[in-house]
Amino acid sequence: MKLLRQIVEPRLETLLASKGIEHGMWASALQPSRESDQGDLTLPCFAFASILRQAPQQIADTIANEFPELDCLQSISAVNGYLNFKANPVWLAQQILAGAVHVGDATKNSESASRSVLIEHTSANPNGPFHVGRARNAILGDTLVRLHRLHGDEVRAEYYVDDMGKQVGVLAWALEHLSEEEVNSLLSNRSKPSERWLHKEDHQRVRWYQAAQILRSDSDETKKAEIESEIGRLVHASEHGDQEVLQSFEDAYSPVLEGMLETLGRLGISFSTFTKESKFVVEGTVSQLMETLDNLDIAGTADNGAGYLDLGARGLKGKTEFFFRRGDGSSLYATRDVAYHQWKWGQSNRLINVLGEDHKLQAKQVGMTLEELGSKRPEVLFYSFIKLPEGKMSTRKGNVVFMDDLLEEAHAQAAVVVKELRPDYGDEQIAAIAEAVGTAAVRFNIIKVSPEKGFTFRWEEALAFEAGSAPFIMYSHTRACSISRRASGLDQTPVSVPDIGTMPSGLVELMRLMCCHNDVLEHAVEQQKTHIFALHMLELANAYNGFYRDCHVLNDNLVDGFFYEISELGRSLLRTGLQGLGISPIEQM
RNA sequence: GGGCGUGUAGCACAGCUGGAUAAUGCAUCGGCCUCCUAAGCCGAAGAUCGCGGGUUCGAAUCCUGCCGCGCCCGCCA
Repeated sequence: MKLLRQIVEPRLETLLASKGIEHGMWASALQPSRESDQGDLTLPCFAFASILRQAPQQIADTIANEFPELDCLQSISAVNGYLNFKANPVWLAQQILAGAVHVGDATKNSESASRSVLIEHTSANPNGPFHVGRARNAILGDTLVRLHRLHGDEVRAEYYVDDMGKQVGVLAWALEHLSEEEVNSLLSNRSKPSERWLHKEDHQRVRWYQAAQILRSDSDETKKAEIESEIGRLVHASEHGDQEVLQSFEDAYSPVLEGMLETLGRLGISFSTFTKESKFVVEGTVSQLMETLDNLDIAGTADNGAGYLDLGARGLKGKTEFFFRRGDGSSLYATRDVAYHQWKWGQSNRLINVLGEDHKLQAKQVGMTLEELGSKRPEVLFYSFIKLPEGKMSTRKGNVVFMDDLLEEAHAQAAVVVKELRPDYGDEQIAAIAEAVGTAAVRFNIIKVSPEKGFTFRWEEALAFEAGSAPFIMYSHTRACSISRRASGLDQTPVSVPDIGTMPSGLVELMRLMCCHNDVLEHAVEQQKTHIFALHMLELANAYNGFYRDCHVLNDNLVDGFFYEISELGRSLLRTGLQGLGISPIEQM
């Protein structure tokens, strides 16, 4: 709790300095209490024992006794060698009424000024519909974007379009060479595409891609060689900036990308800018880069003329050669990525990438190369892949859960629940609530776990609507909205902070969490840990429910002024927090 | 084989810049709708923190050796 810390820390510094203990040795030890009934801030005194030659408990006792009395503190206690500072609920209430908890712009609560951030996420190959495996990137990335914005940062959300690789090459080749009949016959033993998505090009064109992949692996050798050489010619041409080929690629993938973006839009995910990979080839920055790399002292050349950097000389373990140029002189994906990052550093002074764990080595190589060139490394948020209970997902093999299907299913299941719980709602209202709840449940299911953890997608978990899920938070918000609606126009008692003895636990707990709200947001944004904020939102909702239980805002058509203020702040924090998680803060459900 | 990550109640998951009785949800068992929406609230039970060593006043957290799982180790993207 920063609010409290700002007051307590300087006093503590003076007091401890008089005993010969410097600020530096305990500043990081002063932290939020683990048990909330013990206090709000805790200082372990064990480390002082050897300096003062006293038992930790004795030291804690002494400090507790000598610490000045402050309005902000309800109590200072010394337990088992820990010094616990407990905030005075009356003071918390006064802080809240005075507007100390800023909603929607935590930077007002922090010394760090507003910064500009460029967050690149998703950047999926536009070769087929979005599936759940890819979704972790998009949901994680978009949540990061939203939380940074909530924090007050200026954020640019960027999608790097892979418009010249083999994947797009295969798609373009297939669209040109395969008829619908051929595709259907090649895919005849696979499950038919859903009728529902006939209008979406991503679902249509992926079949050409899959059919081509079958031909590439199952044809006879002559046919295989013929296909490979044709695709190779296209890819090669694209890598040399051939405008005609690049245009044919774009014609092939654009409708797919559009379909993918439509799906993402349903999840509330959108981008500020799209940057095409080919840009750096066409503009010549990649070839300039390769020349520069050639002149580095760790550069080497293979027998066939291929260029590489010996990153082992800079401490990279395992495979030490990082190839940036093929024998034929063309660039590689990673080379273009280096050029892309150099360009990105010209766009923003903080770069964050969201990448799958399979990109770890590549990201390291790119990062080291950037440093070799005098640039900085971007910050990277890695995540583990989402698996199905049956195994890994793959667009090529076709064993995927499409995001479109998941969202339909989420909507349908949510609709069943709404209908059951609110039989008086009309169809339109049910549909609107089901859409918000369904998409929220899907997002939250992914956001609430830490990204490096392996994740197995299970329907029953994604669509759980109980405590610990997005609808739990949404529900608390609707309670606050309901109170807000009912209170408007009614008479109100004067807003005054109640006596400390009359404050129920539900009220105190909520006020405490409110006063930590922006601390948590700042922490989440600085550490790129979206799940910390997601879990905090669950706690906030839980605390609001406790307040709702203990404190009645409305009593016989008279509004309690103070409770109303608390409820309204709760409503704002819940609303903006939900938006920060990409969840639609509906007012009724 | 090498590199990176991960292993916490039946299941899922938080805590990991060392600190108090390891937090939370699901499932299980019990209680609460004449009272602002019960998608809620209150309570009970459930954990050799993968296994073995080490460092420390103190280890789920740091070091080390095993074991399981995941990802990577292309002049692919």
